[in-house]
Amino acid sequence: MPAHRTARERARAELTAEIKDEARRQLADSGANGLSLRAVARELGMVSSALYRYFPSRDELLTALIVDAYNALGDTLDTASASASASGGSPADRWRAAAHALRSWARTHPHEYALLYGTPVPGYRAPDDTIVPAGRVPGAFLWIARDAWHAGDLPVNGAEPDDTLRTQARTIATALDLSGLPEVVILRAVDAWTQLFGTVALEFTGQFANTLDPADAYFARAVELQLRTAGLA
Amino acid sequence: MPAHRTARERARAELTAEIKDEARRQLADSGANGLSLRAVARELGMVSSALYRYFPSRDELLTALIVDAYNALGDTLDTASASASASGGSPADRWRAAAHALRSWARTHPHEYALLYGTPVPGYRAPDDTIVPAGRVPGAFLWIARDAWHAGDLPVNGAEPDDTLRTQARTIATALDLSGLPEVVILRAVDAWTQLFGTVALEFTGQFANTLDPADAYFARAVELQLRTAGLA
DNA sequence: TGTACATCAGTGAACGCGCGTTCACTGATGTAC
DNA sequence: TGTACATCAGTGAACGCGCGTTCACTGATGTAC
Repeated sequence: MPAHRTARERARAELTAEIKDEARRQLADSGANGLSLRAVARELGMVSSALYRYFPSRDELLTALIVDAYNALGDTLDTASASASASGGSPADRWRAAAHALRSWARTHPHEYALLYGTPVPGYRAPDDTIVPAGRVPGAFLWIARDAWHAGDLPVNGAEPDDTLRTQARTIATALDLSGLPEVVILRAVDAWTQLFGTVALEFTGQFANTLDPADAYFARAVELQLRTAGLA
Repeated sequence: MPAHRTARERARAELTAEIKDEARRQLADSGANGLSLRAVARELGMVSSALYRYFPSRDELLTALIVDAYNALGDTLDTASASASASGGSPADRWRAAAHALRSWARTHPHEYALLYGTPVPGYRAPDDTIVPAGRVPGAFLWIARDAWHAGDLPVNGAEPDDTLRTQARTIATALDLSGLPEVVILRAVDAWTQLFGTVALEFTGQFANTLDPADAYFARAVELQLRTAGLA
C-alpha cells in the first residue's frame, strides 16, 4: 500500500471512468436495455472481453451506473438546497429550489432518471449498495423539514399517526439521520415528497401530454401545495 | 358484410385474442423487452412468420397490449367507483375505493403497470390510439370530483389559478368530459391524482423498501390526504 | 542496480444463443356466377 | 347445386444481426531480493 499510485493504478482508474462515461452515453441513446458491453468496448477501441478486467458482468456495470446516478442526483439536490440556504432563503425556498432541481435533472438526464425510477430492468436485482445513495434523494427533502423543525419554523400538527406508521417513521428517521424529529413531521414531509415525485413521474412518463404540457405552471403550483403539505408554508 | 361470421372470421378473432393472451403471459414473466414474437409463436405452436398475419410488427402488438391494459385498468377503477356509489358511498368513499383498486391492480399486474407507467420501451413511440384509453385512468378520479361538484358536495375554494393553468384545465375538461366544472376544482382533483400516482409509483419502484414497506398503512394515510387535497373531505 | 518471478491488461477466437422480418410456397376457406 | 377463381392462413427456409461470457494466450508493468 504505497502512497504513490503506480501507472497501472492510474490507468485502471481512468479506464474504469471512461467505461462508465461511455456506458452513460449509450444509456442516454438507447436506455438501459440498449446498454451493451460489446458496444461500449467497441467505442473505446477495446475488445469486448477486456471489459471483464473492470466489471465482472453487465449487471455490475449497471449497478455502478445506478449508484453514480443516485449520487449525481443527490449532489444536485443538496447543492440547490444549500445555495438557497446560503443566499438567505427560507426552508420553503430551499424546498422550491430542490424540487425544481429534481425536475430539471429528470428532464436533462431522462435515461438516468429512468434507470433509477423506471421499470426495473428484467432480471436485474438492485444490490444493497444502492440503498444508501438512493436514500439521499428523499433525504434532501426530509433534511429541509428537519432543519426547519430544529429552527422552530415547522409547527407540529396533524393527526397522530397510528403505531405502524410511527414505527415506520422511526425507521426512516434512523436511516436518514432525523433523530429527534417528531413522527408526524416526518410523515408530513414524506407526504410532500410523494406528491413531488408523482408530479415528476407523471410528466416524465408522458401522462401530461396534450393536457398539462408544458408543465412548468402546474409544477410550480404543485410545489406550493407540497409546502403546505409538509408544513413549510 | 354479412351478419354471420364465417369460420375464418371466428378463427381470426380467437387467434388474435390468443396471441395477446400469450404475449401478456410473457410480459408478466419477463417484461416488455422480453416480449418476443418468436416465443409467442412457439408457445402457440405456430411458426413465427404466421404472427405477421395478425400483427404487422412487434410494435403493433405492444400497442394493442397497452390499449388493452389501459382499458382493463380503467374498467377496474370504474367498477370500484361505481360499486362504492351503488352501496351508498359518498364521493370520498368512491375515491377511496378507486384508489385502493389502482394500487392493487398495480400490485397484481406489475408488468402491465410497467408497460403503462414505466420506462418507455426504447424505440417505441406510443401512437395516438392510446390517448383516449390512457385518459380513463385519471378520468376515473376526476369524474368522482365532477359528480361531487354537481351534487353540491364539493366546495369551490383555493387560489384562482393563473391563465396558463386555467387554459390547461379547460383542455382537460374537454378531453375528459368535465364541462361546467370550475378550473380550480379540476386542478385540485389533479393535485390529488398526482399524489395518488406518486404513492403508487414510489411503492412500485421499490423506493419504500426497508422503510414504508409494507405500505398499506401509509397508503391509507395518503388517500385521506388526497381527499383533503381534492376537497372531498 | 539488476535480475527473476508474479501480477495484471488486453487479445482474438469461439460457444451458444435469440431476435424481427421477408419471401415464395401450399392448401384450405369463401364467393360469384 | 356445382364449378372456377380469389382470398387468406400458415409453412419453412433464409437473411442479417447482436449479444454476454469464457478461455488460453502474449506482453507489459510491478515487486522482492
